[in-house]
Amino acid sequence: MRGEATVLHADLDAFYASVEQRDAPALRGRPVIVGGGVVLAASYEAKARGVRTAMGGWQARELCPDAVVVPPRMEAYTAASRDVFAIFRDTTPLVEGLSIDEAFLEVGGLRRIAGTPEQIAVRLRERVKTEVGLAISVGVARTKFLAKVASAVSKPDGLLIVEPEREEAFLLPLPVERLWGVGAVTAAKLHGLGIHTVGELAELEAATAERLLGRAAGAHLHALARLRDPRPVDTTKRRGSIGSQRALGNRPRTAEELEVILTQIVDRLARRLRDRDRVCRTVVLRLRFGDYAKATRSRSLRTATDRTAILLLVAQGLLSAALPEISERGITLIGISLSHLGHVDSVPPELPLDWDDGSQLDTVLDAVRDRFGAASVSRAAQLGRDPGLSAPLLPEHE
DNA sequence: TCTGGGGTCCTAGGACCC
DNA sequence: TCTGGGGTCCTAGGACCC
Repeated sequence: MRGEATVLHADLDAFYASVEQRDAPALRGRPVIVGGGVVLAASYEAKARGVRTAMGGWQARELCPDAVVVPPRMEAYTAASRDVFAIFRDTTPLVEGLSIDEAFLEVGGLRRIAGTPEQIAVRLRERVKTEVGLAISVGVARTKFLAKVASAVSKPDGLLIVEPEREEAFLLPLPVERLWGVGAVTAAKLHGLGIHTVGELAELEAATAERLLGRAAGAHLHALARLRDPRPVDTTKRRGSIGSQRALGNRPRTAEELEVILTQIVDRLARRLRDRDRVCRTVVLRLRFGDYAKATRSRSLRTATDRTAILLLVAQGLLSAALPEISERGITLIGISLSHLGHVDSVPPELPLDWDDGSQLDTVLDAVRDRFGAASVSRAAQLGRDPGLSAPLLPEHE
């Protein structure tokens, strides 16, 4: 006995582009591209012409010269997402959000009050269509993985139920690229062994897959290919990191320019932290050099914090240490991730978040000096204390 | 393919501790 | 002075997802 198909994976179709077509009737039926330099989302009319997410805007226009290109409106997408998630949570309390436009819903146990999973899925799709005005595809299966594959196969505007006894017939003939976790690199490795379908991967020994793809990834993908996915719908998941980054083009940048950009990024992230009552313990500086090679530099604090000034000092210290390499190699992107997030209440009260007396600032400066040398500290300290720059950096008492 | 912006998870080496 | 195994944390990098 395998159990029943009670997991829904609900996934909005061409989300950003669909919101644009919903809000501007003139765009309906026409190829729409969201984004400028790069394609953030493409409507199905644009996809039919070969336009893909993450494609350069220049190439996309070549493929589809009559496309309407619109700048992204993140607020509109966030609002639409909120509306759709409200319907999810009205459908079942067991909702696990995966991203702005998709979620898992566990609907087992709702049979008496809400009907079969299929009936629930049909009603969910109707509600999203009539109440939010967007098409959403839904896959229904026994496991999260199969539900996700089912929704992808059903697109656009589809509903696909994989009954437990049909799982092999559904999954095994699919190309390995359909497995959640197989990208270009892994697919190439598998193709090298003559493995092109999920069924062929399932025929390998688990140990062979682990040797080829790494212990965790190999075991995981092999289990998925053999229809094993014990992960339950998890409603308690919380973000482990938040980040923000900016692409810079290819022209040279001065240290001062980079510091201003970094300050804006950190200020924005620290506000997001405080808005969510969260603190972070690790600051990661994200760089992409002139040749587009990527690198990260990180620093962990002893105590988690949500203070802009502290986070900025650490970020500036990381940047200072990286400046020689940046001036040598050039820079095309700079960003910050804040990770090891916790709840603000998890910070012990005897370790104050504020630095009214300056002592914590000095502690941070000491740590930055230890790590990055005196020059980085003077620059960071100056920036942290400069009244002209520090309006958002002063200790905040919300 | 002249390359966004937001994330997750895993690996691996070194430091440090018992 | 040399030698262990095991665990955790930190840092850096990489694959992958939407």
